[in-house]
Amino acid sequence: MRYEKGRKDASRQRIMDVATEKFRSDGIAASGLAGIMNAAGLTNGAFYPHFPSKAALVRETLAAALKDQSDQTRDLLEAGGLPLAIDAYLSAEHRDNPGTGCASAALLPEIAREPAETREVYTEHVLKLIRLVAAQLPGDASEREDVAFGIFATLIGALELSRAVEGAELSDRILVAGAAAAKQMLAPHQGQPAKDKLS
Amino acid sequence: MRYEKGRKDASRQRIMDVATEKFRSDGIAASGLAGIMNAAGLTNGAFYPHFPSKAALVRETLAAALKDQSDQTRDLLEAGGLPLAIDAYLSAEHRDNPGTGCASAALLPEIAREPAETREVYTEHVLKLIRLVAAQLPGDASEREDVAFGIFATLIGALELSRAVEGAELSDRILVAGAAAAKQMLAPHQGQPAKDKLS
DNA sequence: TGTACATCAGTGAACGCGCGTTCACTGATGTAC
DNA sequence: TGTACATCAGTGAACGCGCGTTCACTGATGTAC
Repeated sequence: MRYEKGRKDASRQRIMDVATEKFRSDGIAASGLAGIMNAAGLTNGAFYPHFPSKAALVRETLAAALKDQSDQTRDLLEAGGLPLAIDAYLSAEHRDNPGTGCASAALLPEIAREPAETREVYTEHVLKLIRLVAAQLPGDASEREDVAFGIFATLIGALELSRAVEGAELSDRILVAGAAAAKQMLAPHQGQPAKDKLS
Repeated sequence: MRYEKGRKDASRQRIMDVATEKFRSDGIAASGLAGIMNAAGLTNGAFYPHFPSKAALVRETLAAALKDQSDQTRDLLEAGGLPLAIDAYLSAEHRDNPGTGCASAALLPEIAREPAETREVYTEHVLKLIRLVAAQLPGDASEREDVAFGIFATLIGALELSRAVEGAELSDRILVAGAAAAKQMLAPHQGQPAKDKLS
């Protein structure tokens, strides 16, 4: 072979790394293959020995980003449970770095427009994340997953809103309001945990 | 003038109507001006007597879609309060028709990548919607708006998730779970309204 | 009332550019003898 | 151990196409006289 062993794997990994970040910061449709390959230190044509199409790259990067998010979430849950995970998700740091953050918050409407094959990959991986969150909740399996969906929806919506609005103050406020709303779902049968505890 | 009076206004309105729908169903970046103009029954070049740029069209359509949403929401709130508005938002009908639905759920990540001018327009209009929701809630003004942000975030996230996942059953379930989560925020100091009412 | 003319919404081709994908080619390597 | 050769990751130009935008032009209308 022309290049040393392991070089192809390394190139492929560089393409993946660049793409997972670029898709999340700029969007899928707005990220061109030429730009991705250039950032990976390669030329246009070198893409196709690695991936059969852009759609395939999208599928693989989506899976990789969600797997990463599951791993990080597992660590956060072990360290401080759902309250910590919620605060980390709705942090200014996460808001200001979409490229390394939640693929769902960065790409959901675009994912919804992708072909079924891509959405299947997304569904499979997002369910793992939901189950990770659900495991922290009380109630039976189905009930817990429903609450986990509610929490995740709130986090995604709040992060997206905080990124879209103009004005740092308002953006910060949305993060705080979103975290409060999400935490309120943690013990739904007992009312609000903080402040006037009993009605 | 070459064409009868009022024709320009009618053409402009047709461009706006087509664009507000197309942006929401296909995304902003993925919607070309040629396609929009063609659907409006005009040719490429006729765009520029109406709008100075695509960015200007995006701004105007965003404002129009959000104004529309405010009007519809006002009607729903008058008819059945927040519970009705929540059910309408997280309905299968809304999920399956993004082109005529919530611009936030269809476009938020894309809006976040738009220039400040566009995000200002978005912010201004989304605040009106938030205040409409906040007016239905208990507490002081700032507290109510925070809860309204929490509710809206939950609705947006749940609708986006329901559109992105593969599988009708799962998608329906997300809508129901999102509605339950949102409704739980309506009377936050009193615990969950339905089922085991007292802890 | 009749005619000449200015107006300007809309036409349609073209601008330069980037898109995803294809393809003939290169050349350092690992392998076979 | 030394040499010939097959391999194939990567190159870089080209494919057809659609993008946002520009522009010379058209021609039915409203207006001015």
